[in-house]
Amino acid sequence: MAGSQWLRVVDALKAPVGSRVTIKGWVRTRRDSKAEGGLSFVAVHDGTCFDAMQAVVKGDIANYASEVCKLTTHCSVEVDGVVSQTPKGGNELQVEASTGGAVRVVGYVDDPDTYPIQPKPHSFEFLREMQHLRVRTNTFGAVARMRHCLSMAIHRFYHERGFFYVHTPIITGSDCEGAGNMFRVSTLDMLNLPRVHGAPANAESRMPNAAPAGPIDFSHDFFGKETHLTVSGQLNVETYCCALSRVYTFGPTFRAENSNTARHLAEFWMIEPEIAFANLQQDSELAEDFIKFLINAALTERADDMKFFDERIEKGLIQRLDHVLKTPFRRLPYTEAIKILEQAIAKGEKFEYPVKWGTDLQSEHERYLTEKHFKQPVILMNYPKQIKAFYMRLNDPGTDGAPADTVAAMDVLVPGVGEIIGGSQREERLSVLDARITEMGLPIGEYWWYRDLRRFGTVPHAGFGLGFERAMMFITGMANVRDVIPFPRTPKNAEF
RNA sequence: UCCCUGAUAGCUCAAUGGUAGAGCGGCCGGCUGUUAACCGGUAGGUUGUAGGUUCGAGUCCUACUCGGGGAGCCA
Repeated sequence: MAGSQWLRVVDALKAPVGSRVTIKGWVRTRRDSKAEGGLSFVAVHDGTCFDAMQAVVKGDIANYASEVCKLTTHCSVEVDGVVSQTPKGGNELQVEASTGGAVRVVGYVDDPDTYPIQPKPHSFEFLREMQHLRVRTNTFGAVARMRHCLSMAIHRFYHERGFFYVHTPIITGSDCEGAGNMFRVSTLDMLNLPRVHGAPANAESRMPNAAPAGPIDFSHDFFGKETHLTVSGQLNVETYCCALSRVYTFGPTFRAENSNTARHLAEFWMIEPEIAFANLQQDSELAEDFIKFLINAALTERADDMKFFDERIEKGLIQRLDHVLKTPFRRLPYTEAIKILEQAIAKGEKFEYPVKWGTDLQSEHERYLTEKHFKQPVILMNYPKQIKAFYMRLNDPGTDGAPADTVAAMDVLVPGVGEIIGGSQREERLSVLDARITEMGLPIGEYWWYRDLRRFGTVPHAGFGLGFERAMMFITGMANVRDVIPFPRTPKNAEF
């Protein structure tokens, strides 16, 4: 209508009473009344905030009976009206002919009796099969806005602290990043693979039922060598750390593990900061500040969505996060954690797996520490070297009274989610690094550029990886990692 | 990958081995400044797939597919 301004719903809900506005979005619900010659309440939602805006449509507009009364959930509309206040105090939109009100239907919903998304609670399992439509629901709209909010907060946190954002490669020629099975990247014809001439037949490299053949000749592949999707940007980002001092990556990573749990994805996003001239203690302080910064951003910038998560997804969520904000994280040597668990067993606590110095803690042990014993986030530090990666810095013998060698590694454990961050101080001494690589039977030649960092102006440095989706779960209370990423990739699932 | 468990209307779920039902949603009508509205009517089904047992299978058995819970691996 003349003089009407198109506002997003988030703005229209705050517009001055009496202003003439247009909103554009999707119908959430429609309720009709025959009073006053026809009256319909149409809730319109455009995703810009949690709430929908109610349009009160009078029966005197031209297309009232022919179109407005046929609107069903998720029809798209443009609505012109005058902002007024509901009896309860919020804004709504009065749509009547006398003030030039109008409803224009942009798109109807075909076959509304089988349209799967209804204005009622759906199971997340069902919505997972409707990934292209589920974002239209309250929950997934809130999750999407929260993902954006936290993504921006991540960049802001590091930018404000002088970190540089580094784009590490998605395709990697290094098959020894050391964090799990990798997806192969190849342009070779899988039905006609090039073979190394004259090489003896090798059972492992032979296709089932294929004629005997030599190993695959990857020199014919796109990059002239074997390549994979990255499992971590860490080794690459360390190179930039050793020149720019403070850097971070934030990008997708890939694990070809057959993991079927509520906490694992084949494609997920990870934040990996790396700081030069820093030790494990400083690394853990960065991790704690980082998590608290994200919680604060969520609570202050998306109060509407957080209120919803608190009421409908996890009761007491906001209180839990407030507690995390106010409480210093508990730092604890691995060796100390083992003692606490042994004492717990002595007092009658039952675990499925044994507790023994030198073995990795099981989920149940981590849960006991963070949920029952300390009831707060816990940072475990200085793990036995035999259960950790080659690049972690070897501690001095006897650190924390440990019975054997430890490395400067840390895991941040949070109640509900478990391990959310894994990090370490990196081994900056070439001779010690080489000894570790050799000891673990890794191909030292592959690490030539990583070792160069220790040959040319080496510095102590440290970093960690935060699984973005795990942070999302921790902050929204959503229980399944598949529901905090738009299009989850898991074993046997890549439909969308 | 292992253990447990499940798959019935668009959705959430019932149905002793014996004629497949309800609520919500859709459609039609009534009522109502409503907001998970309410009342009446109505349409809607190859019971996940493939076999088997049985006079008879949604129900029992086998395999497979997919979902959920737990575990391992990890972020």
